Amino acid sequence: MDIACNNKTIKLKIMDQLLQGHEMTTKVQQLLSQHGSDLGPAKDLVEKILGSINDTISSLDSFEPISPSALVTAVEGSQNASCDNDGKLEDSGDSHKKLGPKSETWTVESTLLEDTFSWRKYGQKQILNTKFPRSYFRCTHKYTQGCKATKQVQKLESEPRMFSITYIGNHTCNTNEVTPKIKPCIHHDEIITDSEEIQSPSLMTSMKEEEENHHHGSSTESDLQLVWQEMLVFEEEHHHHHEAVYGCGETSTSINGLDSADLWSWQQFSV
DNA sequence: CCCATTTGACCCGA
DNA sequence: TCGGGTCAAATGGG
Repeated sequence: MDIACNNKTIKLKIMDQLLQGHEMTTKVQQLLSQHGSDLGPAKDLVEKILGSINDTISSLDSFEPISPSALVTAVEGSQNASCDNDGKLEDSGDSHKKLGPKSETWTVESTLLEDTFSWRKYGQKQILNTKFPRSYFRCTHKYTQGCKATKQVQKLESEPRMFSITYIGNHTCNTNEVTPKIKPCIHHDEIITDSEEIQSPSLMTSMKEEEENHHHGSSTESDLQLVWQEMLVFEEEHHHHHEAVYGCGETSTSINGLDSADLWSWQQFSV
């Protein structure tokens, strides 16, 4: 409504676009790796592009005068970050020289649990000296398409409304053709009563319930604090420049559309 | 009935 | 041996 909200919206848009750029660049990187002829320089360039995007994400994150909704703490490679500075722009160039075929790893702290991929939970562990359990997700298409991407989600002790989401490996699946690239704005700062119809994605569901398990009757504030909003702006944005990019041919390998159905069930809101 | 989640067991590296 | 990560049978929901 006001400038603050507008800024937040703009930032989320930029962040979303950066993430899309990251995904697309990752796909290019994978394509290049498949045709390993004389594309060495191109691969190197792609890696630099990825590093640049990651740096930009970090910089954008540090530029947060208002309410933080998503911040990137560590980027790729060995999780070196989250130590000295939190994403200033000290080296905005080639700090990411050799990524190689190693699985990329980066961590995001966010109140948002969704991303553009469909995940399937395969485990949950109580980690030593931590309050909240860690959940393990793999790509839904791990076995159908051999996608190696996984992610780990853990609620932050310092800020229980936030989740530490660690992405490990890049997606090699073709879900992008099925799932539109829209990032919903899910905040835990807003309260929705139980009577409210929450079409929550599977991730949210699982994380939600584990929150409840850790309440132990301690009457803290109510959880289930999520709201889906202000994604109409994104919808329009993604309409024109995403159809061009992702609306192209898909390898019809058993993309049954069910996997993405839960993740994108909120889409009806934005149309 | 199919698919995702749950959850204890199992595996493996430090 | 311990702890983090993964497996897989049981369970539940659509």
